[in-house]
Amino acid sequence: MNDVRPIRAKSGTNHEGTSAHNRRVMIDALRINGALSRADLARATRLTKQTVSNIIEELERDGLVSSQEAVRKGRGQPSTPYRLVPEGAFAIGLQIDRHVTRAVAVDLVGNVLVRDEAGLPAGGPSEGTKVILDLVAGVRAELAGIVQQSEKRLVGLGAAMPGPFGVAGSGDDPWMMGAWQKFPLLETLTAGTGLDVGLQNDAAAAATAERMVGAAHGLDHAVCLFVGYGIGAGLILNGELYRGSNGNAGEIGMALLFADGKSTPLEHRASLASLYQHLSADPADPDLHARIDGLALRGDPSMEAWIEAAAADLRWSIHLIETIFDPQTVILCGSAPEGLVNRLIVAIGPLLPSIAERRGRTLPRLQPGMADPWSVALGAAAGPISRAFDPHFAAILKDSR
Amino acid sequence: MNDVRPIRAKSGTNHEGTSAHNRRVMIDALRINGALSRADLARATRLTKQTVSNIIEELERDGLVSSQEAVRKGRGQPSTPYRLVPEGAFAIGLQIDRHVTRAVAVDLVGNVLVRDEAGLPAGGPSEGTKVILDLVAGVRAELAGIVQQSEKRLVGLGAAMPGPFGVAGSGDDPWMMGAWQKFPLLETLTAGTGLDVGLQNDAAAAATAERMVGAAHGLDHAVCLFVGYGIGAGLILNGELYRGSNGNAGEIGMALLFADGKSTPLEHRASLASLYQHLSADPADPDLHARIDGLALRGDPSMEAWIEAAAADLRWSIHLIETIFDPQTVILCGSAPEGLVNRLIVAIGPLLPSIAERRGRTLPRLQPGMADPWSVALGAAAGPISRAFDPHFAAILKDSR
DNA sequence: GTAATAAGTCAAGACATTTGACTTAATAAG
DNA sequence: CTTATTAAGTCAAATGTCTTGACTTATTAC
Repeated sequence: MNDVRPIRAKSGTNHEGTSAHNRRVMIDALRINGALSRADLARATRLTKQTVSNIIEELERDGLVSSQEAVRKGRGQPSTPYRLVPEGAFAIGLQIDRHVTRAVAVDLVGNVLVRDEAGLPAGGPSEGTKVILDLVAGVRAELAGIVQQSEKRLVGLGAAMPGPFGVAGSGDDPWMMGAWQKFPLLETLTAGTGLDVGLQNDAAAAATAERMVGAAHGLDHAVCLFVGYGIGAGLILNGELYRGSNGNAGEIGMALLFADGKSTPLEHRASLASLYQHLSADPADPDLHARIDGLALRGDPSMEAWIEAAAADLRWSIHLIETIFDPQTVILCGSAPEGLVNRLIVAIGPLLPSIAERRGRTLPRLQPGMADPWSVALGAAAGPISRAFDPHFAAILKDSR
Repeated sequence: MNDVRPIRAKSGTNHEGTSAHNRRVMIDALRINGALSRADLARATRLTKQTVSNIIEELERDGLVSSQEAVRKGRGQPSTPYRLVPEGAFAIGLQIDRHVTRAVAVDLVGNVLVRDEAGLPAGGPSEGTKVILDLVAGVRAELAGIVQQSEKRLVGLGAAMPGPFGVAGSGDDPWMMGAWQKFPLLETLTAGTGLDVGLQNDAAAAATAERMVGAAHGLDHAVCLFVGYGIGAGLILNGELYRGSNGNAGEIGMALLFADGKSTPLEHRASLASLYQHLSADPADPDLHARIDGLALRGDPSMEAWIEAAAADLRWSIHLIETIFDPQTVILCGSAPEGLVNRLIVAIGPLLPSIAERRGRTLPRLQPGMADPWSVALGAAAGPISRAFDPHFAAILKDSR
């Protein structure tokens, strides 16, 4: 009688879902391949020339694509290539880290147009969100000064911060950002900006950045091993970022390693935090980044000891990632100084044997990714752009929006 | 001029894709929720009553669903629930293991209607495929004897065998099935049966089985830790089996563990193969299964030593799986005897701390799955059924067949 | 100079979902 | 016991998007 158990089902789809998908497929194809003609698009997407023409016309009206000069490539009418218009859409990306927050404005193809950062006060989120909202407002205003009508084309705000999210008893570990985890950040940002807001962890953001403009561009299966203050993995599976059931997939910093009879989280062994501790450095020191870069380049002995130890852990992590995910490639990226990342890559080699050793590999097993303090903010901004324009299952269904 | 670099793009979709998806969504909803009325389906899938009516009518014509007696549940016209018709479709599942091969015939809802097994000769695949094709033919014939028109409703043959597939230099390791890896199995089975043939590793098959009729039923994020002759993980991510870029995702048996200054694959420490070695037992002994079950139940000391060691490795594996995938639950299954699996589950507890410890969990972190020698064959059969009837992204696109 | 080839358009057609009014069948209320 | 209300399900027309096949345009090959 009182059977109110909810019915679980996937959502159906209709014409609008079809059309939305096909639009996304066009945009994706142009992003991956550069400029393409309508005929090229028709062949690649298996849609008819007519359908492609209709959609391209619509995308051009919307300011998302534009035609280039016709190209003669043999017999037949010359083709008119279309390319993505960078100014077709923008997103704001926000990185919230322990001591600093960074915001960027990014366009449809991943150009960073505006960047700004600010120190985060020790007062926690209630103080911090003021700084953050000011920073975002500043970036937004600056973008509006560069591009007219930018507000109309702003698809959202992507935020990235260290995870994991919503885990019991994680409030007090100083390695995490306890107070921030409990704070209603999404709601505050939504209310404070009026934008669609998304949140992901920093490794996921780094992976999103690599997929839009980096080493994972056009790949469907790639894992980004992100070495920052903590360590995490950003998972690109089946062409989409994988989030897990609670948005915490890839948070391998908390993985316990057993050695010498005790267990230690990976994060305490191979992360900038562990390096700072090893060097007795103050994480809040603004010159630290440059200093670390210098130490790495100079081959400082204390630094080298840490690098050897961290490289061993990373080598094993990469082995495990290859074994578990069977990716096309693994990308090592981080907010660490470039000099350090390069030293790490050298120290990590040679890789352990794994199923990644296949006949006919084309991609390297391990590639360097972005080692740029701004890459997380860029990836954060890439989130809303991907949600708005990339093809994915959920975008076809009726309940997405 | 000679620019023949292929254009990479996702495929577009059209009305047929829409309709195919909606049909699959209906079937999925009925599978997860049991019988539902058209009105229920309309609400759950967000399609209109009319659309649902059309699709249900079509599915009924195709013999995939049927109506039950009308139910009065208050004011308003009584509703007519529809349910899946088990006899609506069949698939053959095939497990190829080291010393034995098993085949089953399964219906749309996962009932095993026919099962048969045969020993595999030592002669390798050229000998083995004869046995296998005979076995499949026998099961098919028996199915045809039970259900009329079964051949018309046979959607495919799913094969499962230990992986990994296509890895360089894996041909000679006696822990793997070297000769089989090099053999054109798919082609041989396709030619020998005339059916659509799919291939996956045994852990993936076990996960597929758990999703159709077991602990992962209706879950979108679950990992099955499969302890068989080897060890592997079957990954259900976003409601689909994840295969990786080469179908080897989850092949954690080859993951190297470092202890006592040397590295060992997980498979050599926690798998039936390692147990057989520990007990100096002959894997080809047909009574071994029962004997192991007995030893486990009796608390045999030698067995207990192995259990303690294996449980420690499994405990850590589960911790790692939780940390990496953030699943709703982890399912321990295997082709091991049930007594052994139960002992292992007890020995594994308590679990290590991880991000899976959340406020408001409803599912247990670790659940027992099927511990049935036939579960891999069942899962192998579930593969084609899932491909044919479950909603998934690829099924919408034009190039999926 | 003509045929072949390829890009792209036009207009009609096909197909699946949606819309809104309607029918049917039950319970609740007075 | 009658009537109002509620909910399931149907009917027929409308809508939106892709497809089809013929046609136009522009270029190169012979």
